[in-house]
Amino acid sequence: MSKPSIPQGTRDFSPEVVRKRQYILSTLRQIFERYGFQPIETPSMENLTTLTGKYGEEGDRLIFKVLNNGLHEKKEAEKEKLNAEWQTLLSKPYATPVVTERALRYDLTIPFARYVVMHRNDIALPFRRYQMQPVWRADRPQKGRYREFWQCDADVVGSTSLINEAELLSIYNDAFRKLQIPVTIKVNSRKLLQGLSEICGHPDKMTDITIALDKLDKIGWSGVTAELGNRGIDNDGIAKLEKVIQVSGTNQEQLANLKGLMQESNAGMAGVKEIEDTLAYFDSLNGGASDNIEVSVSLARGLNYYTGIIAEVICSSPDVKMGSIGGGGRYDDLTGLFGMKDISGVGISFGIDRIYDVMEELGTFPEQLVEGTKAIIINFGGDAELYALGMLNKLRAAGVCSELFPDAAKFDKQMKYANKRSIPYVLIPGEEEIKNNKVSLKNFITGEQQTLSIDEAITVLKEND
RNA sequence: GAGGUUGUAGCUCAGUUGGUUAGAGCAUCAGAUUGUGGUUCUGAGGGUCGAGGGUUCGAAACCCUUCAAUCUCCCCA
Repeated sequence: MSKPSIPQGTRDFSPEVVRKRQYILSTLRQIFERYGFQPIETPSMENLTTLTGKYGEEGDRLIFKVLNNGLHEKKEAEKEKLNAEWQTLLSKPYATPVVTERALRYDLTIPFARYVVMHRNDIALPFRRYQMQPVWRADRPQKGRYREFWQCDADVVGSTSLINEAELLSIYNDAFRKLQIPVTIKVNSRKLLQGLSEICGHPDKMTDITIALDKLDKIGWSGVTAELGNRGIDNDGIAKLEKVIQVSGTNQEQLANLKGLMQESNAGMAGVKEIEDTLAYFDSLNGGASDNIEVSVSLARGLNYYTGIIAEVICSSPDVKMGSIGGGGRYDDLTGLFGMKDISGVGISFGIDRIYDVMEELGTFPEQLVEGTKAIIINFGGDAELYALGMLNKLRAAGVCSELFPDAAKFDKQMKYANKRSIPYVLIPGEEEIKNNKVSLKNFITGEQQTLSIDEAITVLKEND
């Protein structure tokens, strides 16, 4: 018998962990609801054609394909065809519907766009939705990266107003304050990046430039210079980029400088204005500026459907080394991919697995989360068992989380069980107690024990909530 | 796709230049203790040393192959 195992990059969640994860989810849910967002859920699987071509070439390779079933029923004559399809599949892992026509969802944004298009007659635009479900990526797992992980997204479609951007940034701000994670929210605009590629003389190389710039924090300016050279940017262009990247200071100062540098680019100027307006809305919405928010020209974001404001959240505590724990942006025509034109959307995503890791590291989970069962009743078997069940009924009706040890096991064993489960109270209905219609209540933390009526015991249990 | 590290009991790991019957702690079970847990003491069970091959009188250790886990780069959350 081989040892049991689970697939690479997946995890089991034990009770304590699930409680903490649910704390994160319920915190986010509360905030989403407070901002007027509505929940939706979509299937784990989408049609492969819904997903392919949406995440770039690299992204397509990382989509988990679902094998068509019924393959074993194929006739001998069809095997050759199947083999040929497999060859195609291996070299170009999509658009081969004979072998695979479904795939696990890669993120929540594309399924959402698909949802909007399919339900366009039912929903009232602008539509604000949130969604918290697992997604799958066929990536090589490493620290903080899994093949199955959860995303929490909030998006608004059907409105181009930058108020939406400001609201979403405000959600980030509220959420991480509530979760007690110190963060920096970096903000940039794809239009500014477009402007950047224009003023350095390579308007067609925006993607190359942004990929290189995105690494600034990691490899420094000299590294970025080399990368830009490799990607075909000449020295003249690099010098111009350097000027822009060197822009620093407060958000206001950066924006003022960028305005000067972007004079020659309409896109660049639009980008600056976009950021400026978003921050102004944010300040009004929050009764003042937040020093969490930081304009960052080098912020790029990998997904290629973003067209306007982009944002990324990183934990600002120096003790925590972790990539981004959230990100998002404006995508002007995502639903256009599915034939519904001119619907603009903007959204943010929370990486709750990483948020969990960060909170664990910072120790910011509330203490009381570890509590579960409040009281356990010792089982003496026979008539005592029936007495205990009646008591259990009363406890639960009174709202006390309680359980009865199901077997009349040795007293010692039952006590050890209660101890291991960290159950704070033990109820002991023995012969003497039953005779007097009472029960002994033992506080497992202090070791104190008293004999009470059942109602009195319930009162004590309720008092110490 | 490229590179590194590690595979020994349920878990965490020792195991000397290759040498008798592969060990410890934790966990589990039983007992000390038939209605009082955590601490303690005693005892027990638990192993294809990841797998396959090679070198050797002799391999957990050395060599080759393979599988798995894990980390870094790429990319991403």
